[in-house]
Amino acid sequence: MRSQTDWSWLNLSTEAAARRLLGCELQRRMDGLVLRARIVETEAYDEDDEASHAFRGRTARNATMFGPAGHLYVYRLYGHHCCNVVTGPAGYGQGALIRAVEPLEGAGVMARHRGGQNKTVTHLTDGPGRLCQALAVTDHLDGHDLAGDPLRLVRRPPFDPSVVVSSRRIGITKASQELRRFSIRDNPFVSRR
DNA sequence: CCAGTGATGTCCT
DNA sequence: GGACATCACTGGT
Repeated sequence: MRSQTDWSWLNLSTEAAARRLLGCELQRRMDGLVLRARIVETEAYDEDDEASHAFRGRTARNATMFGPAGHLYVYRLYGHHCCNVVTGPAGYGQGALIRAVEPLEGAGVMARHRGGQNKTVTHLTDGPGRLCQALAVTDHLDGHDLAGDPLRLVRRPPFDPSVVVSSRRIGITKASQELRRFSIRDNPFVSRR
């Protein structure tokens, strides 16, 4: 079955797609409620990039990256989950790691997902593992078409290019000088690093 | 700063 | 199948 959403707006170069996702919204529906968050930090990865999971070709883990745009690639790292929005043409491994989001609705529930009741949560959604925790994204959503429930990606107007900063990616050793991280200037939910 | 973390990939029997 | 290294991270010092 084809996606009911037209994902052609994500059919861009890896960098352009990672930039375009800034400002777009993730809507998580669960337990009869909705969590909404705006993407404020991404990183570009593709199969020609030494730092990318896709660099050494398709495997069981990264297969989603080689599929069609608009699907979610979820993987585990150090016991945490991280997620990418798959971009570009199917057949070419490409995606944007979501590094930080800004809560729009349901921040209380996100905090509960993150830390439980009594604990004060300081870093709610800044960091790829943290936002997956906040939005209850686990590997059961790997390969999910973001057209619909339980997790939807909603296109939003782009930020003004003047507020988008590109910088070096975080936590990688290979190709670490590449400016493939994109974030919103002075946004408090962007990770401090 | 660094320990914990657990799946995955690679190379070897 | 098994041993070992690697790793797009987090949280508490």
